[in-house]
Amino acid sequence: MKNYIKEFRKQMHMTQANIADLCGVARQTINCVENDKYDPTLELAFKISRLLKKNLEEVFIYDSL
Amino acid sequence: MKNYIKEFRKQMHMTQANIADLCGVARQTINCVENDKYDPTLELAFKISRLLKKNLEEVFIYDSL
DNA sequence: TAAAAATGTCATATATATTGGACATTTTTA
DNA sequence: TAAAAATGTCCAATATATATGACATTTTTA
Repeated sequence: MKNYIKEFRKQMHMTQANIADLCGVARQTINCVENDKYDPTLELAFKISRLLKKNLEEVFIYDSL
Repeated sequence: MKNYIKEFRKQMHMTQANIADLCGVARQTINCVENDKYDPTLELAFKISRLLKKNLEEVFIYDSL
């Protein structure tokens, strides 16, 4: 699983803390998701994607196999 | 959060147990996700969607607000 | 219409996502 | 070029997704 959170986040001039606040989670959570430390909840993945004004599958890339 | 797992699953003549086996999770897990008992992991949501040959956002509908 | 398969559900246990606090390092800003 | 902000990381605690086993009910099939 790959993601483009950092890239899209910077395009929007947002910080990890901004995203975290707006998603209602801790800053560490966004940091860990961004750096593939763990697999987020589907709802959190949707929240992040919406904040970045992207479709979920543009932000998170699932490589089957 | 709404999902169309049951509908797409029946279209493919698959059972909850089939999906579970192919996803590598327990049958109860698929049952709970299908019935909105809890929020699946992003990776599991992707696996289910791929098995149903659909995009994730066709299977899981996130209603913001 | 009885048997078999599929589903819903419950209880307990485990794995892991998420939290909160704290601090070091890196990046940005004044 | 120093101060401030942002990021990465660690630890311990908590919340919740997932597992396992078992059984009742519903749906499908022979």
